[in-house]
Amino acid sequence: MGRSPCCEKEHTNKGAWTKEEDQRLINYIKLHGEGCWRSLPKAAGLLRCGKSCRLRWINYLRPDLKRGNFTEEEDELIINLHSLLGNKWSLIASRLPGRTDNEIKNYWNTHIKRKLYSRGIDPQTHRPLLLIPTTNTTTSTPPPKTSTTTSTPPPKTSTTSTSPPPTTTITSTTAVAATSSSSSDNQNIKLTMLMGKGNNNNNNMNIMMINKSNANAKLNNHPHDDRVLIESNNSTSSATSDHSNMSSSTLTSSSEQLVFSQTVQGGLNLDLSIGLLPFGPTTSTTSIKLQPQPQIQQQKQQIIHKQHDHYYFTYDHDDNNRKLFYGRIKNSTNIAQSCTENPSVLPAAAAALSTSTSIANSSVCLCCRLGLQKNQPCRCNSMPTSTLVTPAAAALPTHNYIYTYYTTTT
DNA sequence: AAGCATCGCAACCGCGCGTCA
DNA sequence: TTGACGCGCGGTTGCGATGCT
Repeated sequence: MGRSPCCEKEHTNKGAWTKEEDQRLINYIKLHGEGCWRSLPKAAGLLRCGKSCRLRWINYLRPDLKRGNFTEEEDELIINLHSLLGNKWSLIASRLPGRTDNEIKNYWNTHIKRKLYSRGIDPQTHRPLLLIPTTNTTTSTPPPKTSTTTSTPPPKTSTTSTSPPPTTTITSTTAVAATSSSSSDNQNIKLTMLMGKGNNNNNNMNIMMINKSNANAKLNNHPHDDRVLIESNNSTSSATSDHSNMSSSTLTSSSEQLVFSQTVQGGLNLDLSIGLLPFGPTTSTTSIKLQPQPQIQQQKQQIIHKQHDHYYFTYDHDDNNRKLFYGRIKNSTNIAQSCTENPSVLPAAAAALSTSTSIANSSVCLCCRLGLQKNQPCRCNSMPTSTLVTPAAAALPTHNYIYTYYTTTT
C-alpha cells in the first residue's frame, strides 16, 4: 500500500526543466520563500508536481550551490564522512557547503567508489578488500554499477594486479586474512588483529571460510596473495567492542573446507582482537583450531618465493589533513626510491614515504592485507626491518583506518 | 566523418519515516 | 488512530557528451 501521488500526473510536465520554468520557480521562491511545495506549482504557474519543484530548487537552482568539480579535499571529506555516516547523503551534504545529497550520491557512485576500489578499499566497509566472493551470501554488496546493464569491473590502476576484484562484503562477518607461515603446519600462530576506525560503527569482525578449491584458485590467480581466508557460515560470529564476545559456536565445514573449531587443541591458535580507537594493547582471545590442508600450505610456500612486487597503502599524517596514498614497492630496503620508480604513485606519496615513521605508523601492506607487525616488517618483506608499529602509534586519534598486526610464536 | 558504445549527471520514481492536525 | 505532508533515500531512467572503431 503506497502513498497517494503527490499530484495529478496527467497535468504535469516531466523531464528537463526549461529556463522559463526555472525562472518562474526562482521568482516565486524569492517572493514567498521555500515550503508548501504541494501548493507551490499552482501558485507559481508551473505545470510540475511539488516534489519536482522541490528537487529542482534544492539540487539545481538554490543560489548557494557550488557548481563544478569536486576537489580532492571534498573527495576525502566525503570518504571520511561516508565511513562515519554510511549512505546518509543528506548528512554528508550538510558538511559540504554548496553540495547536495543527490549530487554527492551521484558523485559517490560514479567516481569515489571507483577511486576506493583502485585503492583496494571496499567502499561500503572502508576496509581493505579482503574477502573472496562467495555464492551463498545474502547481504552481499555488489560492485559499483553504471548505467549500463552489465556490472562494472573494478577500475584499472597500476596496482590492480594484487587487488582482488570488488569483493562480496558479508555484513556482520569479518574476514581474517591469516598469513601463511614458513614454519611447519603445526606451528602456533598468534594472530592479533587490532582494527581501528574513527567511529563506533562496523566494529564487527568477520571470519570467512572458503572451500579448498576456491582457495587454490584464488592463490593461483593472485600470486602475491599470501593468506588463507577463513569463512564462517555463522553470521553471528562477531566481536563486540569490548573485545569479549566471539561466537562460541563451532565452525564446522565440509571435507572441502578448512576446518575450524574454537577448541584449543594446539594446531593454529588465533588471537583475534577488535579494537576501536582509542585502543590499547588489551586484547581478548579466541582460539580456533585449524587443521590445515597440507596441499594449500605447500602451495603457499611456493607462492612466497614468487613475490617480487609489494603494494601498500599509507596515510600522510604529517598534518591533520591525512591523505591516503597507495603505491608499489619493488625493493624491500629503499622505499622512497621504489616509490618514485612507479609513475602511478602520487608524487606526494613519495614524500610521505620518505620517512620510515610514516610507514611504520600507518601502513597496511596490500600483499598480505595485513598491517605491519609490531617490531617486525610485514611478512612479505616489503618493509625494512627497522620499521616499527607500536600500539601507541596505532592509538593516535588521527588514525582512522584498519590496523592489523600479527606476530608469530613458537 | 559516421556510427556505436560508454560515461556522467540531472531528474524521476517509489517507498519509508517523522511530524502534525 | 488516521491521513496529509515534507523530507530523505536507493534505485533507475533519459539524454547529452565523449571516446572508440
